[in-house]
Amino acid sequence: MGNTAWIDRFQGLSTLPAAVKDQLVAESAVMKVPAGKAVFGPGAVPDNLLFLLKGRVRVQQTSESGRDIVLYRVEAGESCVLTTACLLAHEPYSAEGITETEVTAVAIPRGAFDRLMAASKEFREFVLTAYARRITDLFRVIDDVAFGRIDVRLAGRLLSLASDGDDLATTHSQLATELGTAREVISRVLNDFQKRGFVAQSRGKITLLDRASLVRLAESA
Amino acid sequence: MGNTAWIDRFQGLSTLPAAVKDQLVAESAVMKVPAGKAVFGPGAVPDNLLFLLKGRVRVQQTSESGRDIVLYRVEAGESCVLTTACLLAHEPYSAEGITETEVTAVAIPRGAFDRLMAASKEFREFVLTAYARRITDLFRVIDDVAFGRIDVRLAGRLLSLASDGDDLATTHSQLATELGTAREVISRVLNDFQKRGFVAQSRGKITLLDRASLVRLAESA
DNA sequence: CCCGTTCAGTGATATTGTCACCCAAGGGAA
DNA sequence: TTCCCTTGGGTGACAATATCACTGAACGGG
Repeated sequence: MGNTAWIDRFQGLSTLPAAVKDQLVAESAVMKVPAGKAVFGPGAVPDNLLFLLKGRVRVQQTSESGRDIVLYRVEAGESCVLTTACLLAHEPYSAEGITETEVTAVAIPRGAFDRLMAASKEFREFVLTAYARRITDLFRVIDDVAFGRIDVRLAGRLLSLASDGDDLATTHSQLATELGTAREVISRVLNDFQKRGFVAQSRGKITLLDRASLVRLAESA
Repeated sequence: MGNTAWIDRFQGLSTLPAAVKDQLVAESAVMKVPAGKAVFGPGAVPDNLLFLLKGRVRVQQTSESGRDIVLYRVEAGESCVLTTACLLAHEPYSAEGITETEVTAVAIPRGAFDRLMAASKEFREFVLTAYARRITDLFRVIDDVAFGRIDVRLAGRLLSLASDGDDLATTHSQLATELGTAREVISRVLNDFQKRGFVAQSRGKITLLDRASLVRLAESA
């Protein structure tokens, strides 16, 4: 069973009544998943709601043509609520979730989820708030893809992917998936960034040299 | 107060226990909105959950640059659940809902919504299912915008907008908003469609001449 | 060291978006 | 009616992205 204090690490859950917390802890199970595994997706429907204690999950969609785009990320302290809805609704869920790091998560089963929804106003608010955040994420993706310039978008991604340190180990293909574009496009824009002195590149690695310029570019939305 | 039977017109609500139905009816108010009005949006946050009895609401987003894209439509028998979440979460909600026809809706206030969520498993399922549908809608939009060809997308829109009859009264600009593209692009594609005999055009009006070809094009995703 | 795989570069071409205009159709006011 | 004035739509030139068809370089395992 393990940790009984994990609940308080979720913003919005700490105010749950003690009885509800106990119930939640009793019915949930802590699990570990290695990096690079699909935690859900077409053909791998979980029937648990996952709370991420540690690690990060990337949620992306694959189009019919085989190309991918990253929709959002679930970080530690967040919950992967969208799966819940699609799960309950038995909708064909075209997105998949992939662990980017080793992930520690608490799984609460469907029944417990429903009971919590019934019992606790705070839990309902937690869930709906989590939804709202995801949905605004999706709105942002739509806006970016429909109206954004790729150089601006790429600058933004580089900055957020390299939040710790100036190096990031990633390939042009992976960055193309981030933005839902083609590898060649990324290559060209990165070469442009390099010429302008914003970044340095080597195989599978990008180093940010001039964050300020990238920030300026990223904010010229 | 009016109709007490509206609940049964919502798939998923008809199985609600009688007591819950009564409560719902008692706390809700039927309202009418003329066509072309914004029912929610930045600066116009409702604190009701709306159930559409009649009419249609178009939900669209306006980018910083002023361009629009249609996200989805809420039809009679559906509920505009996404607003709820954003409403509860006090998230800045960048989308707006506009009535496309005269709309008759039932508004249930926030407090009643929350009580229903607590009281009824069926209601919870209704809400979460509605969410799931919207979210898959949004996923589809992202996929289309990121990877779809505009001629294909336009063919699809023409077909779905002209579901009753072969004429549709719309402008090139409106169609551009539908797909999140520019008016000139729509003009060119429509002229191409016209040359190929798929449609006929006059000012503010498009007539579908060859649905079969449009369907074929729309399905060559 | 060879070989297969992954990563990245590039030119040519197609598609889509942007800009700067144009003109025509319709509607209201005098 | 005539004059505007607004709205809808056409178009050419050009910019930004996407696609295709390659190329070779870098790395890893046998």
